[in-house]
Amino acid sequence: MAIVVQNNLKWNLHVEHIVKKSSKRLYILRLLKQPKVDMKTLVILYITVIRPILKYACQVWHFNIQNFLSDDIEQIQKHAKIIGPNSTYKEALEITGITTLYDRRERLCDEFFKQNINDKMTDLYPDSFTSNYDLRFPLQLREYKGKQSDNFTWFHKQALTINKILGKTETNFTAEETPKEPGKGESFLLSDDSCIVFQTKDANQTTNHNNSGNFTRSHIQPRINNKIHKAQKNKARNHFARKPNSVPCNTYNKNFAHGFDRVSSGQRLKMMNLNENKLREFTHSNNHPHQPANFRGQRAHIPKFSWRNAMPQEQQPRQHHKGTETATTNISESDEQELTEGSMISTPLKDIPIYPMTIPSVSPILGSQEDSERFVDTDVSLNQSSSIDLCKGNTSMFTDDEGEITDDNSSEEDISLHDLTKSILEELNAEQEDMTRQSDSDVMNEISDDESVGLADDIFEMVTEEDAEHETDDMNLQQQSHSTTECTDTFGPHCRFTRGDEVYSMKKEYKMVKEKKFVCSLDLLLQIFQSRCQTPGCTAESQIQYHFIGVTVVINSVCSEGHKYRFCSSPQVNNIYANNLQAATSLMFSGNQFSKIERMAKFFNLEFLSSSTYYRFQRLYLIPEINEWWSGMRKEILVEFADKEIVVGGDGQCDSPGFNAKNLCYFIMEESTNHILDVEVMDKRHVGLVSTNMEKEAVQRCLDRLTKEVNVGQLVTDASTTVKALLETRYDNIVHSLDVWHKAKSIKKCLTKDLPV
DNA sequence: GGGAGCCTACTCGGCCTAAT
DNA sequence: ATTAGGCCGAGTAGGCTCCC
Repeated sequence: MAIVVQNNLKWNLHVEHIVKKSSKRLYILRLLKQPKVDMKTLVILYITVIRPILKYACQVWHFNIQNFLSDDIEQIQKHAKIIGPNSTYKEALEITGITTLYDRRERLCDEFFKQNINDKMTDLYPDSFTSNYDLRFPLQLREYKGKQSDNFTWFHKQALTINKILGKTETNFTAEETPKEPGKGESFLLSDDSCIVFQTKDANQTTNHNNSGNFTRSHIQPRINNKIHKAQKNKARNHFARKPNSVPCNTYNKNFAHGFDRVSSGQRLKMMNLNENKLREFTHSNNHPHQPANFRGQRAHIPKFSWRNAMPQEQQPRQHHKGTETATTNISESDEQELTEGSMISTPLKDIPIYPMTIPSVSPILGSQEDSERFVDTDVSLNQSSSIDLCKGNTSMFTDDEGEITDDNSSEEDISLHDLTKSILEELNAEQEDMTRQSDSDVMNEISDDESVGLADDIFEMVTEEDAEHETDDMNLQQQSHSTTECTDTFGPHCRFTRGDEVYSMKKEYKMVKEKKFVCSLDLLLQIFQSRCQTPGCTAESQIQYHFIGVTVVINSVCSEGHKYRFCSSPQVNNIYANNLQAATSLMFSGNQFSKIERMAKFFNLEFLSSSTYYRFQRLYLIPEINEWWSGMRKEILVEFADKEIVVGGDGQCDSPGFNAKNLCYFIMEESTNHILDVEVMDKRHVGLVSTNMEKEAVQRCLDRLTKEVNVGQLVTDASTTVKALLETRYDNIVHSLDVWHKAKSIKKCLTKDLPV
């Protein structure tokens, strides 16, 4: 008897071993069948001689073998044929009273577990936990459905938790209840220095992946975890900075110029005369609460040095692994106790991201104070103003706090967009007049002549003095009459009131985008800074250090005279390197996959964005921006058909190679102008994993939206029976027609195959 | 069934800077 | 000088589909 353990922790060899061994012993049974030994004896022999081999130490390997290995083992028992060659396996089991080997292993494992569950050694086992993620159906949004008062209580306590970690004794949170709007739910603002803004969800609002931007508990928990992590990090840092035996902070700053954090962990320990063991002893004494793994409920482990662990134990907040916490759970007394003790709940219920169509108060690319002030005048930030005020230091709508501030008042946003573009156009017109009068204006002087021509060409053609007047008049007319116009397609079919004009007015931003970029060898660049100091008049050699941040390189040089110089290969806006953002934007808009471009960069030895950063940019900036653009353009398009009865065509496309039908993009197109009026992106998980229902659901969503805004008289689709049924039952006032192309295609197919139509 | 490939979401620590 | 917090990359876990 032995167990064969492989270095990859698979059990193929062990199973192979026991199958081989038991097969040999099956030969004994075969010999005993010939002299007609009775069945009872054969069964006893099998149970005592052969079966023990097949189940030996199964508690170790049973749950880790694959099905085909399990089948191989079962095959031995099948081949035993104890009751005769003509009986089936099932009959043999019933007659002999033997269970399948699989069932027996299950039972043995179960018994083993029950025997050991109360064993003294239980303390040595890792803590059990239940994942709070719905891993199989992550797109099913699970809300926190507590009462409004419960929501408030929960949010408030979370805020208090952070307050406590921050060391604030006074509970200076203020809860403000915003005015109730019908159908909008209630919003609670809990604010203090940590700037937490929560919105509760309307109890009557149906669960939908793309409805309002209200937050559920699952949205907020990761942010709170992050907040707490930051608070703990700072707490630990400040503690060590004040530690009596440690080197004073002045020394750190003197030695390392930029402060405490720039010193590596090893250096810090060395300077503090601490070693890692002492530190662990300090941070994890016997009385210390059990150290959790991390917020995601992973297994506990011996922690390496980190600032979190370096916190003194009396200041460490208790952290708990909670069991399964369904979204419908109200706050229990235990929750309340934990929360008031300054702990956190590790319950980031996984759900789908919500990308509300919001209008940022400031361009996420260029969020300068100057632009911010100008936009406030245009009433863009109507609904976000209060929230933005609470986000101290962030002028951009989309911060790394994951765009928590949202608003579902789409109608007001659309109006805001319209007002915004109008005001920008007016400003643009005035500026254009100035430009034609003063060709050497200050702004354009910042850009070279060639660049300025190229800049204007991409938005709309550079105008002469005569054309400028003509163009200006045209624009004014267009604003009133909404007639079609001839302009470039750079920004879509309707470029009159789009962000293209806004971009044009933002020359700094546009300059960043249009600036030439090129590939440069690092060594050649470093030579420039290494050979001589960048300070005028100083010719001393410099010591340089550099590091990459995405596609950006930062070079710090210090010459022997002490002159410091910092070079950054990318402009910075709102603490974001513009080139990094533009690289992510270009990648996404080119329709490529990140991994492909990353691979190209790897082959080229080209510094590139990390996947985390790319997807963060995508989530925080790019997708909201696309939503904004589409929202604005769609509104402009629909205005043209406001008073008409229109005929629209609809069809869907499965968005994946091989037509796996996981995703469906459904388009609604106006028949006379070929303008896309609506788009719906469906995921199979939105319709209970039944992909055939996606088209029907998409049509329903599109029509629900469209019929509120325009008069849809006729819908042309392919011959989908589900869509046909939908139109008959739900939209009986809309004529449903079948697409001729689809019909012709099917007829042709039938004819070529010589089949009846 | 398992691996490859792509994507999403999160934690954590280093780097850096704005605010006080 | 101190404090607090954002940005970023590295790492981790997992979902989903296709292909072999």
